[in-house]
Amino acid sequence: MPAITEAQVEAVRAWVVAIPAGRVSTYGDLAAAAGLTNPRQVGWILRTDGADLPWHRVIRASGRPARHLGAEQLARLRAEGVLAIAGRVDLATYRWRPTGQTR
DNA sequence: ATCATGACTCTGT
DNA sequence: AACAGAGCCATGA
Repeated sequence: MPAITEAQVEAVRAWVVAIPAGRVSTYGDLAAAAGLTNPRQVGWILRTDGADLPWHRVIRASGRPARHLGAEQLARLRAEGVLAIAGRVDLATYRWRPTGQTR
């Protein structure tokens, strides 16, 4: 069986979808919310099965977008009302934390 | 089984 | 603040 089950993938997808517009979340938070132990698994899931998700609301713990996404993600966030200062999002303001609403 | 790569994060320098 | 190293887990060759 695969190391990452569909249940885990669905959990991550559900959390990403649950992020409100104008807010962002980090890989680490999503990993914890979905029951994953490693943020890299979240990255893998988004790369593999996240094409149809609002992945632009998922950023790194540094407040910076994922490496290959770069400015495009910041532009998308800015269009939703997330102001990026010097290429980084103010996590203290925009970070959204899973509150257990979907389970 | 081993090695390299990757949408990450932490800690130390 | 910037850079490097290590830890972490999954995948593909």
